[in-house]
Amino acid sequence: MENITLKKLAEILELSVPTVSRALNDSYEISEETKKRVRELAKALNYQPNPFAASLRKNKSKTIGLVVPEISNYFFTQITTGVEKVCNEHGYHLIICSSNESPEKEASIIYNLTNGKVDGILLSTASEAHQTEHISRILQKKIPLVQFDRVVEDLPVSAVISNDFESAYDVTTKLLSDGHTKIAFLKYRNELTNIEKRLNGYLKALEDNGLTDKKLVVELTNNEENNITEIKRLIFEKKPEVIFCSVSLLAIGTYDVCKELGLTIPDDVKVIAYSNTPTARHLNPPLSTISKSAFEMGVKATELLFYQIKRKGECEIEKVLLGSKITYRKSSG
Amino acid sequence: MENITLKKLAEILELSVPTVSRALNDSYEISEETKKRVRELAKALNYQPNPFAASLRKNKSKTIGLVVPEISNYFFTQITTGVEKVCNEHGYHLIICSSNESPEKEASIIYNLTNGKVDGILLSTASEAHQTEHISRILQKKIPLVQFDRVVEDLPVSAVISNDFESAYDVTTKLLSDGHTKIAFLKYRNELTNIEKRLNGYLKALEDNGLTDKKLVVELTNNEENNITEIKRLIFEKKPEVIFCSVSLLAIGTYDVCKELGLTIPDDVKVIAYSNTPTARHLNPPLSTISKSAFEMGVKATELLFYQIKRKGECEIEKVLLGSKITYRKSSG
DNA sequence: TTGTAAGCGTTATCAT
DNA sequence: ATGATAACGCTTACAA
Repeated sequence: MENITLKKLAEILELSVPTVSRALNDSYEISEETKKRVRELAKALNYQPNPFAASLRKNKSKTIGLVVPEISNYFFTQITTGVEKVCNEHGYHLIICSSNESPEKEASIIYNLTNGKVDGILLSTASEAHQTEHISRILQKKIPLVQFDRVVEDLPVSAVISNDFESAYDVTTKLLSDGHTKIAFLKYRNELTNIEKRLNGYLKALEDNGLTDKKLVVELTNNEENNITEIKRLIFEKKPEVIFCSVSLLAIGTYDVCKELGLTIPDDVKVIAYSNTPTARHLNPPLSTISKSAFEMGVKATELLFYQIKRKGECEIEKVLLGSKITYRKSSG
Repeated sequence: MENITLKKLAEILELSVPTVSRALNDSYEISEETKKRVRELAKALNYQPNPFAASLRKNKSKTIGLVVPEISNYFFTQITTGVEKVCNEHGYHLIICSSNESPEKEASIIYNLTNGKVDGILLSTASEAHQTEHISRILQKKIPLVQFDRVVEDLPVSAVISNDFESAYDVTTKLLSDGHTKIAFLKYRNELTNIEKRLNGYLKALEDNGLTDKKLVVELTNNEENNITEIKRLIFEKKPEVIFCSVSLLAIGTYDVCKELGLTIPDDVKVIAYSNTPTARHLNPPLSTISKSAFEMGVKATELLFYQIKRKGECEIEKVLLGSKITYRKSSG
């Protein structure tokens, strides 16, 4: 049994192919009677339209492309869930691509997605500093694009980001008002603008409290061993009261170091971190976190994208700033 | 500037469309000279083939579909990473779909994927008991299929699963040989065959040690509150020496209960669990785990799938059994 | 309300 | 080595 096509249906029903097509697309020009016959046969024979033929003809794919830096990262999977939900609601399909934090892979994915396969792109960039050529390419091809979370700034592109500056400012201010003045900030990779903003929020809070000289910033990377060494050095040399981690990975490192050195959190040192991991509350002690609503971010970004798709790009650029949730748990005292 | 097509290239180069097509596909019939000219222009004009036209004509999409029950589950994201890697190596694209543990959604996804959009399907089923009609549909349409991790058994389909019976048997035997006889098994949802196998491994180990009467099985669900109640009841009424959790969620529940009751793990009760979460070693105390190599499972399943795709289905069915890694940490004493 | 013809951008077949 | 023609399955414009 070969594939059922419109032609087959048309032959059986003794109708023309366009009539069958229109009937299945519920066109107003077709009589109810015919529609009924067509639909029944289509159902009986399990007809499925060939998506390639339709896309080729209509020059639309009913698919959107989601590009994330990492697929096994809880934050991004939460985003994906939100994106998926909205796509489903619009009857769109989703192609998920991971750049694995590689700008080259990211560029090649984008190159690949700009061949017409998708009607729109959602992008969160790889962390390494990188070119924006591939992004220009999307714009040039007039493919709707929305950036989220990790964005290249100053581009004429809609974006959804979180209030990193504000949340870091708020946390730092709170810690200062609690009487802690020796707050160390663990910075992670400097290419990400949102981590830069967190750092700036921290610095601004110190400045606003006349404590700029208390600035204590440690630059860390994804080299775990090296991080451990640096965190130890920080603790020995500076004896910070609080360690403020710009990403959750560094909180784990800090916990490991404290355990090794026999330090108790929060008695000997307090810890607070940017983190979206659900296990934060199960750590020992439960970790205070600043988390973003990833699901909401996915939803919002996708909605912006569909807005563009529906308007065929004839709409203004929107930059959405989402709030963060600060959860104080035992680790920060 | 409109889209570059073969026709455009052909016009500029004063060649026919098929010649340009063949040149770009590196056909042996085309002179090096021509190939060079074509390739250069294509590159200069940034030509990208229209994938829909090619797929329509070739009746192949160079895409495979991955269906997972949950996208924000570390285990499945690890699998996805493995799948992605192999797909990339073969120059294939990947569409990731999540059934969100819903058999209906799963069926609709499969229905949707069987319209020719993908050249092969990788499937891990939703946990609820469900029909297999949609799976038959895949087979009927002769679309290559490989099941992984959560499989519908007794189907003529290649599959990659893990040795759940054996690992549960081994762990239980080890616990018994350590002198613990009161081992409680926390079962999670009974529709999943792999959890059934874990249970059976546990039971068989008891039986082989003549301890069938020591059987202590608690049925739990995804209702966290209820689970907490049941775990408390278990501890009060049966005072188990070890709690063996069939999934990691139940380990978290057990930890919560112990904390609430002021019980110390592993002194008051030991815990071991099936879990792939990377935070297991950061829990308090570090959790003993039985983990599967998810990445490897993804790779293996995808390789089986490509084997089928290349052979156009003319190949025998393979069932692959992967080993598990048992890591004893502090929680089990 | 239905049918005819043309076209979307490729690739396959058959000529030359 | 290259070209002419048809075909993949669908939708749209126009005709009837």
